[in-house]
Amino acid sequence: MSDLTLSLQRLSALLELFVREQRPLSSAAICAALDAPRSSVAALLKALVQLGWLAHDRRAATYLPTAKFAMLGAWVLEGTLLSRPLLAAVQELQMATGETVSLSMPADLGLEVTHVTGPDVGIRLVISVGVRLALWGTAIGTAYLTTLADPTIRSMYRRAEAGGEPPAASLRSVMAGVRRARDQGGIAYAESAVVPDVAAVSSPLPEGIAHRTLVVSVGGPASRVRAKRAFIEDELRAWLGRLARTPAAFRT
Amino acid sequence: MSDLTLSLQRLSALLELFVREQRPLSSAAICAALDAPRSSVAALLKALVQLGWLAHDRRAATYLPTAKFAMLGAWVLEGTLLSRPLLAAVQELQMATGETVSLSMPADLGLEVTHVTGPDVGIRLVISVGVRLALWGTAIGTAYLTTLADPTIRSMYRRAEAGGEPPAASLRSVMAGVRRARDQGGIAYAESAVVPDVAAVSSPLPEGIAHRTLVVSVGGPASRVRAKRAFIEDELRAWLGRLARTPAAFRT
DNA sequence: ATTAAAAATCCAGATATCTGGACTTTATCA
DNA sequence: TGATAAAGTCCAGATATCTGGATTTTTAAT
Repeated sequence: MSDLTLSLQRLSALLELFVREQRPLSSAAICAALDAPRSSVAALLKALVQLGWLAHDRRAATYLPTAKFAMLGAWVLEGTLLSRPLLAAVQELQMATGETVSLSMPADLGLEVTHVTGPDVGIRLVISVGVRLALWGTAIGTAYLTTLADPTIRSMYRRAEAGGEPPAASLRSVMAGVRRARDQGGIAYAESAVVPDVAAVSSPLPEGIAHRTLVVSVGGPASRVRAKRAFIEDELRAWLGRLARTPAAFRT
Repeated sequence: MSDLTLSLQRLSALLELFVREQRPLSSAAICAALDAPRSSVAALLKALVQLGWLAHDRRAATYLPTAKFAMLGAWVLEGTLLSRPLLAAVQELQMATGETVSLSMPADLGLEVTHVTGPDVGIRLVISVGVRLALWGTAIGTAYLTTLADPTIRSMYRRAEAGGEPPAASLRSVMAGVRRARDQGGIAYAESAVVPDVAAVSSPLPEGIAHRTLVVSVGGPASRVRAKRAFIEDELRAWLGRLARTPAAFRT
């Protein structure tokens, strides 16, 4: 199950170390943090400097990831995978509902949060870009599953069972949720499925907007979202209607 | 000279391929682009999916970098290495001068552009974050060198000579430029050193603002910048004075 | 200029990765 | 549902990487 090569594991650990520290680090500090031999770490650092992923400061003897490295991933987060008009539309939905709105894309057996916007002040759902959410029993997952054929859903569920992380909901209840959401035109609702006391209203976006299916989700404190659930669903439906009318305008 | 391990070279080539394509790619397309055997590419892709750097779409049989991967570098570009107040101050300098303003950090034997802001419309200098500029003979490089001791500069010049890329300016003229800039309090001026018909006024920032020396540069079309050089230098001096008065306010 | 401490380099044995080719699985079409 | 083409998996030999320890280089303080 683990095909992770040694150098990749170390590279990943190194980059995550920098994410945590967010400052230049000495080779000694890196050795300690990665628990790896000096000479191996030195070779890795040298290679990364040659690639231009790390900048080496000889005087302070420290390393720091470069902007060049950052640019390797930056395009994923804005403007290219997700168009400006789409992000603006998400912002509008956020204003209209007063709750946190997120966009997610399928990633293996889950959904990855790709964009988030929410109220600037007050009690609200906070969730970071990059977080992976489960497909099973969540509003967002159910909304995504409505876009798939039932046999596909079943085979994905089997793979999820086999792959270590056991689904939090039974296949029976998942399929029931999907059927319910399909009756609502794809809109799914769930409470406390991702985290306690959070409720969300989710739906897949019309096809043809991005390279992969996108799922929009309006989430917040369970009591508040529950109270205005019908309102949120109406706003979401109207919003989806606008996207469906001119999908080209929101396409990447 | 080349310590680049095979997997790192391939990983780098893969990520740069995605930067160019900015869309999901099939394993076959990746094999072709990297000119690598199927089984090797398959192993690399599998490992990257396990790491969570790539998302695999089984139905389309395509791969795409994830937001999680993007987040590994995102912190480099905003808010953490460079504080919000500092970025706001750069924006002010941009407005005051009407030219493109950039921040750069030392990276090995060069300076890497870390932040850029310029006029929204009209003729102006365009330069991308992540680009590396030479130290020798450029305004930005000269400004940086003023912060170093002369023997250090000389040894860096020797290393630059040895390391493949021969400096575009003689050590003699570099040192003369540094001396001139030191007389101006660190402010350096150069024309057509980086690219033809571009002139720039640069200066190191006061110490203690970031983990590494930062260099600010005001650049634009040579004729225009030459005409208002004194004005730009005055604005820059005033701006630097504000930073020097309350460096803590701009610190990361 | 000299010295001391730290970091970077070098090397060859030990070990893990990479490759080519045959096989298995998967998704989609009729 | 069954056929088919593509993608993914597996394996063992060939090859490259990783490691520990000694050496050299570099930096900064005396």
